[in-house]
Amino acid sequence: MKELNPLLHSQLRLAVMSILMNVEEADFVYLKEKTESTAGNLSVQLDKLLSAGYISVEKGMAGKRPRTICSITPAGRNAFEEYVEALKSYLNL
Amino acid sequence: MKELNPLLHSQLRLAVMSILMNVEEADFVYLKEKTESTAGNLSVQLDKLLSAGYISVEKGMAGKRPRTICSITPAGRNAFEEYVEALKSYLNL
DNA sequence: TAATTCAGTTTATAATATAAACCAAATTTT
DNA sequence: AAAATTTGGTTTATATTATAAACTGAATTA
Repeated sequence: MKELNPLLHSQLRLAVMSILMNVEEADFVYLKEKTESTAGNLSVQLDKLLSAGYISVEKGMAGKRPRTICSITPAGRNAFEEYVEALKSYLNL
Repeated sequence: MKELNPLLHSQLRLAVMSILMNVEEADFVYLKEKTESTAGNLSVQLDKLLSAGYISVEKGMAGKRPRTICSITPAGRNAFEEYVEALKSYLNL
């Protein structure tokens, strides 16, 4: 049986990647709302995806407030697609 | 976003359930080989699936050696199918 | 100016997965 | 016929992971 990339096999990280697969970019607040996660958890998981090179993170300012914008990288896209293929073999799809 | 049943969202438990979805029954040794897991890990995860009521486990003898036979329960089948539906919403399938 | 909110990060804790160590019975080796 | 090895597991300890709680610094409101 194929291995399931443990970095992607996590509900929150998978949710983030799933969102980022479908949009150009998404900011911290949006991801937090969509995934219904706490800020702390999201922050940690984004760091892991960043360290893996699966997403890129731009920390800037929107007016006077901080704004963190995330987007998926080609490596992330690739990993996600491989993960989906591997999962299919478990799900009978 | 839908919740992913944490009992099924684990590589080894999912692998076991995936196998049991497709066969009448499977014994410990077979599951261990197919999933390439250690006996200890498999034993622990089978216990969890048993406690959840997702599988049934019959401990008997095959000739002179112990033999543990597992099969999926209706509740397990149900949970697996719901898990697959939930996952689909993450994977764009 | 003191309390509140916003957008996060850091750190501590709880939960989980995994392997190492163990056990009893059967089998093989010397 | 002991002694060592294998088989089919279980129990327990450890490493990893996920999660929330506590914190920070700047902006906003009361």
